[in-house]
Amino acid sequence: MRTKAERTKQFILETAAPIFNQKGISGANIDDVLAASRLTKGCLYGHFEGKDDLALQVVEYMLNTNGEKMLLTISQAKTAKAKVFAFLDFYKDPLNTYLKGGCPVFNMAVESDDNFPAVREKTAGVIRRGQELFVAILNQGIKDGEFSKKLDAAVYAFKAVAAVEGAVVMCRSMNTAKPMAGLLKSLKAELESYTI
Amino acid sequence: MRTKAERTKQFILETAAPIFNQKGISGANIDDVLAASRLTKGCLYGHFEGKDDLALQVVEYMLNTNGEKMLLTISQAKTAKAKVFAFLDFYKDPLNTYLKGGCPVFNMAVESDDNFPAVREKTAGVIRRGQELFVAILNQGIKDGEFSKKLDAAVYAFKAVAAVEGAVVMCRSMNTAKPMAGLLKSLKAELESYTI
DNA sequence: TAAAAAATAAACTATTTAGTATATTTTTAC
DNA sequence: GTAAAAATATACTAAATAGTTTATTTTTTA
Repeated sequence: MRTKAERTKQFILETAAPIFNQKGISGANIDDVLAASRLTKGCLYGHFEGKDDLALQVVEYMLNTNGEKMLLTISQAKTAKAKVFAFLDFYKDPLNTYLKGGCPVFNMAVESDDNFPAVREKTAGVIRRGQELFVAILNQGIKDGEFSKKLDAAVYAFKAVAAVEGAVVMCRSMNTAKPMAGLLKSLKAELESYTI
Repeated sequence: MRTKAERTKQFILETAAPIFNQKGISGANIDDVLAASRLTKGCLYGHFEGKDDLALQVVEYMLNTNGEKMLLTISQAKTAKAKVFAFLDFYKDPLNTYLKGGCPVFNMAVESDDNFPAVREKTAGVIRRGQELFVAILNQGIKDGEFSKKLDAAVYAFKAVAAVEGAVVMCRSMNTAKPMAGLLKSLKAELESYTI
């Protein structure tokens, strides 16, 4: 069993994640986290050096959790096509994301690009590795005879992620999940057109 | 000629826009704007009620300017296909946007969805009207015999905008414009496949 | 060119948020 | 059961940012 200190630190990260994901790094503040966790300053500052430290660790926690959830989802599918479809469906309900506030990768990408180099680096790494994995899955599908060699893995992977993530933002702003359904159908049909 | 007060207010908005677009509403502060404009507090507070008022007017200014630029770009193209291509090429260099910090529509959409209802409403309106215009252009293209009736205007319009905007975020985070080129090619080819 | 408008300068106040200190209480883990 | 660890309570300080005030100077515009 983990020590009490480890559990409390983890609890703070879990409590802070939706706050940072919704309000952003600049918009979130320590008192929000204290109120939500019902802990005291002394306790929080016993686990983190300050807001910057907390923010970076919250970002790491959010990105790691997102990656794990995504990997789990994809690993449960057997074929390359099924894996891609599983990914596409991950944010099919953009108004009710598993972590309140939308996709943390995109939220952090948008906020960090000009202001938080450390966060930007982490986010960029997640995006890059996600692309590499997506491409690998597609190429495995080609190798396995699921897809035609005409499928440009890099282009489709980038298009799919950009479109789904962009759609999450648009749907959340317009407060409707409707357009997402048509998009997912279209992206799936596009991939289907390469099936052999 | 506009009055001096009008010109100064406009100047403040122009100066504040890149600051708010880069740092976000929560991250931007009055002193940043004063330093960049080299104006004094007395002057700024003579034109705006406070930070909230300034922020909202800066957002309006950014979204209006973006819309005007977009409309101008599209209006210069004659055919529906050319108009769509012109839109797609608008953010072909995501690292060097006309307004520093990326696309203000998406930046504001991401920051506002959970925190700034007034900004969210404005942003959602821009997105919605953009979609309506895009769909109208595509349907005109179908009517004019440019595109097949099989083209689903609403689906393509949403896909194109979501993908391009999502790509802007991903490129900016990864600090490379490369993947955008392949995406634009692919989106253009997808539309071409419906040309008659 | 003179009155009005706009902007400055400088010194404020107010508010919010981050962060510290320490004695005390509670909880944990051996 | 007890010593160590963890968390609380309370009361701070510090820093950053928002906003105000007013007398003065500069600029505009009619």
